[in-house]
Formats: sequence, C-alpha cells, structure tokens
Amino acid sequence: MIRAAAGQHSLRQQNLATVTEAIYSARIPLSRAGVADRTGLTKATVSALVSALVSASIVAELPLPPTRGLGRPGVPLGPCPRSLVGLGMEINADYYGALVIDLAGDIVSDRIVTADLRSSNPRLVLRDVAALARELIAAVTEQEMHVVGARLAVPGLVRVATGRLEVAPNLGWRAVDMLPLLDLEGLDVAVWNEAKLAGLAQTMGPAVGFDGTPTSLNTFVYVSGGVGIGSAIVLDGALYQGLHGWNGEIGHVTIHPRGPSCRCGNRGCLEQYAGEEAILVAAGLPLRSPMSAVAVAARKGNRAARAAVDRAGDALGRALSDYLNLVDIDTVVLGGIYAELFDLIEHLVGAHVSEGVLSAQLAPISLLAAPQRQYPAMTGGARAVLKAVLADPAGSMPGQRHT
Amino acid sequence: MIRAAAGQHSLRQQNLATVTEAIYSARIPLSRAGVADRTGLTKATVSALVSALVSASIVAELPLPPTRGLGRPGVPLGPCPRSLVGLGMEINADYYGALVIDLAGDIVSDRIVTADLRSSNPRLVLRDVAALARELIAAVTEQEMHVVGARLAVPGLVRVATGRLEVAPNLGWRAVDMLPLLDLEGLDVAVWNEAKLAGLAQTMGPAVGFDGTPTSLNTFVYVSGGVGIGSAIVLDGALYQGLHGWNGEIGHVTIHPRGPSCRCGNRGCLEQYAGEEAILVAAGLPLRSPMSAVAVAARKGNRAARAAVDRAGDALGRALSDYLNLVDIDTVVLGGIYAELFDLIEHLVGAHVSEGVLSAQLAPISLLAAPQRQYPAMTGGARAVLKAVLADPAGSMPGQRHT
DNA sequence: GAAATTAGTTTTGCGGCTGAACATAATGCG
DNA sequence: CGCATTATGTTCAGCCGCAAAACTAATTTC
Repeated sequence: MIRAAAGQHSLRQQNLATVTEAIYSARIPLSRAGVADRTGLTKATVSALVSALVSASIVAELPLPPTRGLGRPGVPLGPCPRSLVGLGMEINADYYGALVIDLAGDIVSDRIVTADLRSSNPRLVLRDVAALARELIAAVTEQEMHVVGARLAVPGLVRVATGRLEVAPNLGWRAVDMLPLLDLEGLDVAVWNEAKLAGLAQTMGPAVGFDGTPTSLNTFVYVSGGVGIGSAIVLDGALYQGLHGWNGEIGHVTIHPRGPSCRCGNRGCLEQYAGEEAILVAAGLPLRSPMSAVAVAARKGNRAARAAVDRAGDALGRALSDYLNLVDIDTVVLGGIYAELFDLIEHLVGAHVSEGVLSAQLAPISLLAAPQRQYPAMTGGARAVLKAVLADPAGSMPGQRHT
Repeated sequence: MIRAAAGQHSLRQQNLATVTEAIYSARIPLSRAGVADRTGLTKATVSALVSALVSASIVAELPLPPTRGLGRPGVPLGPCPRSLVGLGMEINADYYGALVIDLAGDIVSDRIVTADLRSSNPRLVLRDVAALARELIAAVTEQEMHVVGARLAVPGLVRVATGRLEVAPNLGWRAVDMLPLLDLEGLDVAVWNEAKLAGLAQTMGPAVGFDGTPTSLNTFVYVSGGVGIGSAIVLDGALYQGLHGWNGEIGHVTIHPRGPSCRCGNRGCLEQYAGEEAILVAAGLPLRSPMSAVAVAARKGNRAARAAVDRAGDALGRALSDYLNLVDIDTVVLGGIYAELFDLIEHLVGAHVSEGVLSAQLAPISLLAAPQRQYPAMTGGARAVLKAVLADPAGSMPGQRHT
C-alpha cells in the first residue's frame, strides 16, 4: 500500500469534505460564515467551496428563517433533499425489500415483500430483488433524483470487494456471486453483511449527516438478533471491519462446549440459546411466530416463555461479557428480536456485563434497545452510500479531479 | 470532533510523510528518483522534501554502493542512525527496565533489572524506573542523539490520555497517576498497556519502518502470555484501541462459569487455566520457575507438566476461537510464555480455531510464535515513539508549521 | 571521447488558500 | 426617514507548494 502523493486537488478534495461535514453535522443550519468559523477556513474559501457543493446538489441553500438579530442575515445551508439518493436492499430469512433515502435522511420510497427465504434459490430471489430495485430506481429517476449507489444486506459472510456471498446459513446459500445475478448495470452495488449495515443505521440522527452531535450514538456494539445473531462494532461512526468484514459472529460463540449442535457444525453456539428459533421452540410456540408473541406471553407470566427468554438473556449476557472484554466498547445496542425482548432481558444481560467486564467499574456499560428498528439494514445500506458521497464529495462532482 | 482545514502547509506535511514512508518501507534503499517513481510526486518536489528530511536528521544519504549499471547513480536514502531515538520503558511482575532505539531499529542501549514487583510500591518502583531512564537519556544525549519521546509499558488498564494506571492486578497497583511519579520533565511520556506495545513490536522488520513489505507481519492478534494474559489487535500495522485502549482482555474471558475464582472477582477466567502461575501450579513446579522448565518437563514426558500444558492450550484455544469469530483476524501471534510452549500447544490451539471459527474454512488461520521475544513491550514502546515521528515528520521539524 | 542513459536541480507556471478591502443586507437609534 | 452599526458574502492581490520541462551532472557503452 503506497500512500498517494498530495497535490492541490487533494487539498480541494479534503476541504470540500470538511465543509460538507460541517454543514451536515451542525445541529442548526450553518451559514457560510458559520462554516468558516467552525472549520477555520476563510470566508472566501468557504464561499467557493459551498457554491461548488450547491451546484453539485450536495448542499442546498435553505429558506431564510423570519429574522435573527443584528447584521446581514446568513443564508442557512443544509442537506439537499430529493437530489442524490441511496438505494438499500436486503434479503433476510423472512422478507426481502428495497428502499431509497435522500440526503436529508427521508425515505423517498420503499418496497418490502414478506416471504420465507430459508433454503431458497438465490437466482430467483436475486431476480426478484433486482426487479424491485429497478422499479424504485425508475420511479425516483422520473422525479429527477440520482441514485448514487446501492448496498445489498444479507445475513452471512460476504466478500465485500467481489460481492460474493460465501455462506449464509439461514438462507441456506453458499458461494453465490451476487452481482451478476442482481444485474443492476451502471449502478455501484456492494454486498454487505446485514448486521454491519443495521449497526450503521443506529448512528444516524434524522439527517444522513456525520456523527458529531454529542447526543448521537456513535460508538457501540450493535447486536442483531434474528434467526441468526450478528453484530457490528461502530467506533466513532465508522465500522470496524476486521480483515474481511467477517467479524462480529457472536452467534457462534461457544456457550457450552457440550451444548446442542448448531448449523455451523459446532456445539453449544449462542444461536442455540438465544436465536429466534431456539427461543420459540423453548417457549413452546410455532416456529414462525413473531417474537412479540413470546414477549407478551412472558410478560403475562407464562412459565415456558419466561424460561426461554431468561435462558436467552443469560446466554447473551455471557457472550457479551466476553465480547466487551475483548473489544472495549461501553455501549451495547440490542436490535432485532432483542429490541422486542429488551425489558425482559435487560437485567440479565446487565448483570453479566457489569460483573464480567473487567473495565465495567471504570466505565459503566449501557444497554440500549435499538433506536432504529424498521428495516435497519436497508436503511443503513442506503445511508452508507450517501455517507460515502459526503465523505468524498469531489468524487461525485463533475469537473473535480478524483483519486 | 471538527475536521481541520487544510492549507498548503498540510500538503507539505502529508507529502513529507509520504516520502518518509516510501524511504523507510523500501526493501532496498531508494534514491530520490526512486521515491518519485513510487510516490507519484515529481523529482523536483521529492528533492525539496528529501533535503528537508535530511536536515532534520530523519533521513540520511547512505554511502554509494560500488556500482549498478547505466546512467548517473542515485544517492541511496535510508533511516538516519543515531540521531532521533525513542525510549521504551516497562514495568512487569518480574522485572523493569528501559531501552533506547534509533531510527534504524538498532538498540542503542538498554538496562533491565530483575525484581519481583508483585504487590510493590508504585512510588518506589517508578522512582527507580525514572532513574534508569535518566541514565540512558544522559548517555545518548552525550552522543548527540535526541530522545523524541517515551512510552512506559505496564500490565494493566491505562488511561493513555492522562497516564493514569487504573488497575494492574498482577502488580497489585490501582489508581496510580504515573506521570508525576516518573517525573521525566520535558519529555513526552505516555503510559500504555504492555500487550499493545508488545504486539506492535511484532510488526516491525529490522528497521523501524512502516509495514509495506508483503512478507512482514502487519495484521494479526498478538497474545501476551505471562502472569496475566493480554492481547492486542494489529490491523494493517495500526493498533485497534477500542474506546479507551482496554480491549483484548482475553485473560478474563470465561472458560468455565463455575471454575476457580480469579483475582478479577469472577470465576473460571482463562488466566486460571493458562496463566503462568496456573500452569506452574498444575505442573507441580515452584511459583517462580521459568516457563522453560515446564516446557522441558513436558517434552520429556512428565505427566503433570504435560497435563498442565494441555489444559492451558485447550483453554487458550477455546478463548481464541471465540475471539477470532468476533474480530475476524486470520493470524495469531503467540508471545511470552506461549512462545516458549509453542510446539506443545500449537496443535491444540490450532484444532480449536480451525473448528470453532466460522470463517476458518474460507480463510485458514495461521498460528505463529512471536518473532520478537526479547522485551517486546519495551521495544514496541520505543519504536512506537519513532513511528509517530515518521508518520508526521513535519511535527518534529523546526520551521515546519505543525498541526 | 562522444553518445546514451539515468539522477538530480533550476525555472516557470498554475491551482488553491489567505487576508484585506469591498459590496450587501439587515438592525437600531435619533 | 436616514445614517451609523453590524454581520454576511464576494472580489482581488499575494503567497505557498506542486507540476512540467528544460537543464546540469555523473556514469556506462561503444
């Protein structure tokens, strides 16, 4: 890896990103002068950069608020709505779908299809997903928006660079080259792990911005509970990716070396205690029941449901305790089925982590139910696309030389 | 966190770093022209940057090799020996010491003192360490070298920003503000976790360079086995640091929920199976015996030693299997006592990780005995200081504006 | 010893940021 | 109402650092 030479154009590139970041991460809209203040650039430079960003539809001049005191009022700047949009797609055990989000963070349109995709045919499913995506793209293109890229979320191990899904135990898929089957030509599509994108979705406030606000969540472990259990580490707004992006496989951490055998070939994996199917079976409910049914039953005092949830919470707590010792993060966001069971498992998980994590006395650990629960992986995917644009605005601006 | 504005000076800064990286990471010494080729900068620019680096004693013009073919021979460039040096210090359960390394990666001088520091007095120990450090500093300053900074490695949880040691179970230290007690005025000293610095030391080839050579180790998990068990994740040459740098506490991962109780307050921690003392006790040897004694006994067929080592290897393998599932790294470097036991535990650990890690079939996991075994934490500390200089040469160059 | 080849330096030009002056748009007070 | 005050945003000269090309330097080849 050789570092690239920096010329004047990379200065410009970086300052465009700096200005964009300032505008998008501001709590209240900034004027050009405000941006100059916050970034340290001069007003002259900011003016030039902002006008470039405006003509690239990355930043918009907002309508002036009624009035605000002395001096010439500044023109407030903000995300440019309905211009550049990102496409998020997802294939999961129980549904597939796609969704389009704009720079303001609004969902422009979405389409979700419920379907049991366990042991499905990748070719057929991807064909349907692509059809859905093409519909959405056509619709928004009609309205003069520009889809800058797409992310497809799948519950499995993916080679991000090539778009190859190596294995997705709960779809029964293995070694699938996704991109040719999707066949969305001319669009920058990447395939990612579901939990990673869902984790990213938790970071974001109403707008797609960066993560500068002190109140916003930007460093945490996200746990995605479903048929499988995945997780993601978000550190200062960025994903930890390990070597291939295959980190966070908490579902296959060993809880009991002689426990029940798992789809992955081992015994006693967390998934066998705290996975969706394990909980439903233990609770004595049919395999396809919604997790809310378990939660309701447990809250009503149903013994089997209660026991199933307790066992899951206990196992999850143990796994998380080791996890946090290893990665040193003090916030855990529970998503998917764990968000629905949150009130029932919080104390169990909390007890494990506060006792088991060496640093818990120095920095107490907080548990949160996921704030973003509606199709977080799709949302995160669409937003990740846009975030990439904001991180390097020059890359999507005609006339600006690009790395 | 607001991104800083980039001006002309940051261009220069970055290109200085680029040129430095190119020179330090080259397998064979590069000339100015070679640097221009590899970086993409023009010869003119490289010339200017190199002459600045030479006059800052960061780069040296090496003597010309006899001859090498057509055209005017280039002047080979390389690390500048005996100019800028880094100081590494370490306090551990069995010894303390300090060591000075120069940009060429040579140990300029070192001092190690063997001492049992379990339950020692921080004030006294730090006084002695500081005395040692001052001696070394005086000696190298005498020889016209300049100590650019220092790192102190300790086996515990440290707040790097403030230099406060929160807890070091095996020293029996707690809540110690290290820097005032060290009192090395005018020197940039930072306190770090021992395993992190030892891990960093494994990345480096003979010279302090960057990690560009394909043969060099630059992405791995390092496990530091001693009285305690620490670890570090090195990703592309950089440490993963979590939120506070308290990650990698593999020693307190739970192996058996009802196992023997541990110094940390829990039961069944890895340390109780694979820590130095646990192994010695199980092997029936006195508590202060060197680990090589266990290794020798086990290789000779001694039952107790063999069983102790097997139990340790098994537990370590289980812990690592979960670890790797969570962090997605495919190389594990075993250091400290595990380097000495390597041939005895390799198959056990290997079996666990190749079976237990979900991605092991896709990317086989390699186990290595640590290449850098002599006081790796001190070495890593000294080198980390220098690495920081190389990553931002402008920062230590008079006349160059600094961020 | 002249041509060829490669290394390194000097010169000129240009892009991009800075700083100051200037133009613009609002408030406030007599 | 009019003018000073205040703050925003733009214009213009100046400077810094890299690029490109011409030029000088050192060595091999024939």
